[in-house]
Formats: sequence, structure tokens, C-alpha cells
Amino acid sequence: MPNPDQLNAFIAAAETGSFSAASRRLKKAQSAVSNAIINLEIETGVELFDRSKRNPVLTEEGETLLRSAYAIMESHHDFMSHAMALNAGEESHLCLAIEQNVSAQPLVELLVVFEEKFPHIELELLDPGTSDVASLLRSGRADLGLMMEQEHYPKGFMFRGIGHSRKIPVCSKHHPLAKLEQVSHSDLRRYRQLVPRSLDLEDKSHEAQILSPKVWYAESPFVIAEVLSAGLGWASLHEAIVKEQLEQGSLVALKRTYQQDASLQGVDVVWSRHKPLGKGGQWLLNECFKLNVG
Amino acid sequence: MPNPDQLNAFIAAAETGSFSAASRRLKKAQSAVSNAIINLEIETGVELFDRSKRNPVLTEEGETLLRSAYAIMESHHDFMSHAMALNAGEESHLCLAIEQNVSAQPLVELLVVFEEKFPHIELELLDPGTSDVASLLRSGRADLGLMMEQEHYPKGFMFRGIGHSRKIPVCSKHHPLAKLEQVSHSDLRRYRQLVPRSLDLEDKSHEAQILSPKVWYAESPFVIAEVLSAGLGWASLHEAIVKEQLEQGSLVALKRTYQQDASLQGVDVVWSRHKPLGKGGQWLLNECFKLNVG
DNA sequence: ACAATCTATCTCTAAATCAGATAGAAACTA
DNA sequence: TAGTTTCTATCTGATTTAGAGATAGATTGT
Repeated sequence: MPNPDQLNAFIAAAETGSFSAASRRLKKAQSAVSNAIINLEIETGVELFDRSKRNPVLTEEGETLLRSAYAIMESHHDFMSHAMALNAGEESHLCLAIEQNVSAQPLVELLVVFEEKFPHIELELLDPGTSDVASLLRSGRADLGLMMEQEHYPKGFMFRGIGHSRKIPVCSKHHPLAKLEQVSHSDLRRYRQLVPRSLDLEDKSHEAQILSPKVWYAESPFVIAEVLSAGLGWASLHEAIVKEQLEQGSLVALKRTYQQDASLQGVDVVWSRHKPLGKGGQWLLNECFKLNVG
Repeated sequence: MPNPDQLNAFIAAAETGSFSAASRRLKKAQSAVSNAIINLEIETGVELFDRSKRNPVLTEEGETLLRSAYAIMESHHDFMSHAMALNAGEESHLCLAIEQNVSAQPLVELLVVFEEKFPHIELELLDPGTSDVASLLRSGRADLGLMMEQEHYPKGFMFRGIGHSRKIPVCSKHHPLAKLEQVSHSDLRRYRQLVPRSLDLEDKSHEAQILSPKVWYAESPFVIAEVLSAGLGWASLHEAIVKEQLEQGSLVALKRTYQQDASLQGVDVVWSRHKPLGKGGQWLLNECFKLNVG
């Protein structure tokens, strides 16, 4: 198996067109380059250079093997830059949990830049249902979370608001509510309400949203949107979730007579204080601060 | 720069889960594997294995670096198999010249297999105009040619028929000739004839085809087909060239009253006797014999 | 013809590699 | 719990390898 020094000698000699020039570039003795290339030729059984003239010139076989040699050196450099990135404090794996209610779109644009800046980090994206971001962070499964703001975060977690998302009551355009100019709380109470609810039975955060005595639950807001589209009930969902359906017209937003401010919820980035973020996570966090995630 | 032995030790240890087992697989002393990995760790600055238990287990960083190590070894194997292919007599470059009149389609199917069998050979495809295949072979620019059979090949060339192609007189469906049930030589003589002619002014092989006193020439039969499609003149072209236009109906084949046999021409593979073909060329030649190129 | 520059090769030295032995730790067994 | 096996790290010494320096022979350019 050719070692990197032999390949570097081969490449330098091919590029400079001379073993002596190659030795100067590599800051080695000329005999070292000469030996390296002769050994490579013995090992491969291929005559890489034609020595009939004063300066060696690549044979046809040498020319094609040179391309394979470049490929090896490239993977070597990738390996080393990967190692150096780890040394510099990049994590090897970064897991983001983005609550389904939060629009991932601004983040996705960030990830294009992330890919370029941190090509060696394996990124994992989770999109857990309502409020399960917290448990993913607590268990250490996720490193960084994007979620709707909460009253209390578990001890040991840091958070920071990075934007807002509005919840709006929506229903199918065929639903009786869609016929009304404006809807009041008592209008809504008359129909079945669909409410996003966490897997975690301990989590009571959904209760505050319940208006109607006729309630169904679903974990995913996307599933709720589909049920609504079929004409069944109404729900208060985040804009990001129903953006497309509103544009297509399959769902409609209800105009409210009641106070709207309560429906404006903050979006937080959340991370653990004890499991420090690497370079990649820190960068992403910083970029999140610059965003307004809708 | 990590050398292949270090990387092999790393990979073997990761796969077997033990330095001792790795040393047995690599048929080296256990101390060699241990040293190789420790040196790799020093060189990269990354702790690859967690040694807190009896058996070493890959750290998270080690796991991702392992993937980069595989990539290096893969390019090494590619390099060596490339070298071994050259040793076994594969050429590094193979140039095929296929006359435009010959249907390349059966050959293209062969090339899929070729790519798998000879991944290291650089293939070059030329599609010269009429009868210029010969000069490409003579000059050494091409290694193997597919062309319409000739009376005489230059000395030093081998050839072998591998199929036949029929020449048929065609014109646009709007052309006066298209209205006739059958066409005779004297019908054809009344209209402009388009004739494929080589770049090479010495080449007189086109003269035998000329029927009409009103002649235009073109190098490429494809250009002729386009001129015909515009409604201008008629030409005797190979089936492979006008197959699509006949199916689409933009060109029509003329039914002849005269003898057809003369229009049936052989297709030859041609190669030089003095510039021996490599393994790839030989294989391709053999496969050509099994084909009937139309 | 001469000077400059190239490659291959020789020699010698320094460095790296590796096998074998050993000690200490961990896991398994009875 | 004590004994056995199997593991890793480390030391030592022998062998191999890599590389610098010097030199001879060849090629190119003046």
C-alpha cells in the first residue's frame, strides 16, 4: 500500500515535471523523491514516468494513476481536517429538536450555511409533537431545541426567545363556522374542538386552550389540519402549520370578536446548561438569535 | 499523515472490538496494533477509543473518524486495483470512432457492461462524418472504429463485418416525390439529391451514389436529414439515421421500382494491426462480433 | 566544448517498526 | 472468593526503512 509520502512525491514530481523541483517543494533530498517514486513504481508494477529524456514525463498510465493518487490525498486531507475540527471543539453529532408548531423554514436556510461551515458534523433533525422537545433535551437525546415558550423550564436548561408565532382558529371552508363574519367564544364552544396534546400524560399544558366541551386530541398539529380539512371541527393552530392550506383555500382562518393577544406565543431556543454545546451548536444558537422564527 | 497500516489497525480494531483480535486478523503482534492506534491518536489529537473497560470501545469522535478512515482505504483500494488493471494489460484510454451512419444504440448498451468490467479505462467516443473513421484510425487518434464497409482498407488494418445497414431513399412528406406510389431512377434524377461527403477531398467514395445532376453535399447525415425535413430534395440515408423521423412522419421512405440489393451495406469493426488493443479493446471487439449493428 | 542541471545509485546514519516478554487490570468461572 | 483467562500498555532489542549527502553519468543549452 502506497504511503502518503510516496504519493506526495508522485504528485509533486508530476506537477513540477522534475524530481529535483519536487524535492525542493517538499523540502527533502532529491534522492528521497527519486526513491519514493521508484518504490511506488515497484509496488504498483507500473512505470509512472518516461525517463528517456532529461526530465521525466508522465506515461499514459502514470497520468491516469495520478488522478487516483489525487483522490487518495483528498480523502487524507478530509480525514485530517475532520480530526482538526474535532480538536477545535466541533461536536461529531448535533441533534436539533424542532417542535412541529414552529416553522422550520428559516432554520433550513441556515442549515445550508451550516453544511458548508461544518461539513464534518452529523446533523440530526427531530420534529417531535407538542412539548416533547423538553423531554428530548432532558434525556440528552437532543442538543438544541426550538419550541413554544413555556412558563417553567426544568432546572439546568437555558432558553432564549427568538421570535413569535400566532395561533389562529381555523376550520374547513365547508364548516358552519366558516359562514360567520366573526366568531365569538360561544360560537366556538358549539362545535368540536381539536387540541394538540403531548404523548406525556403528565403534561397539562393543553388544558388552558380548551374552549369547547366537545374535544378530540391529536399529537401532531399536521394530523389535526388534515382532520379539519375533512370538514370536522375547528382548532387553534400556529400559522406555520396551516400556511399552505390557507393559501390553497382548503382551510380558512376565523375572524375573532375576542381578544387576540393571548394567542401570540413566543418561540424559544432551549439547551442544556450541563451538556455544553460544541462549535457547531454555538454557531447555530448564535444564528438563531439573529432570526425571527415565525 | 496517517499511513495505511495505522488506518488498517484502526479499522480492524473498531470492527473486532479488540486490539488483540485486530492483531490476529492482521497477522501482526498485539503491540503493533496498540502502537499504531496510539500513534494515530497522537497524530490526530483525537481519542479514538474509550479504554475504561477491558475492551476498547469507539468514542463518538472515533466513530465519525472511522467513516473517514474507510473513505481513505477505499481510495487506496481503488488506486491499487487501477494499477493491477494496468498490469493485467488494460489500456488507460480507449478511443472509439463510430461513423455517424452506424446506429450507436447497440453499442451504448454494451458500454454499460464495459463501465462495470473496466471502471478504470477512460473511454472516448468520436462520431466523425462519413469515412473519416479511417483517418482517425490511421493517425492513431482512435483505437477501434465502426464504419460502413469499404473496398480497400489501408495496409496494416484489420476489419470484420458485424452486421448490415440498409440505405433507403427518403424525403419530406411534403416533397413531390412523396406523392408517388413508387419511384424510379428517373423520378429521383428530376429532384435535388443530398449526398454525404467526407471532409477529405481525396475521398471519392460518394461519387458512386450520385444519381441526380442537382447535387448538394453535407458532411453529416444528420444535417442532411434536417434539410430534407424542411422539404428540400431527397437523399439515400441509412435507416439508423432517419429512424426517428420516419416514426414521427416528418420524413417518408420512398418505395423503389429498381433493384434494392445494392443499397444493403455492411458494417465493419476496424482496428490497427500494429497498435495492439488492450484488454478493454479486445473485450469490446469480441462483444461486437456477437452483435448485429444496424 | 563547457557549464548547468537532471536522475540513479551508493553509503551511512537516524528513525521508525515490529515481535516478544511482562505487568497490571478486567471479566469470567467454579 | 480465588483462580484462570484475556485484555491493553509498555519496555527492550533486533530489523527494517527513510532520508541526507556525495557522486557518476546523461541531457540540455550556450
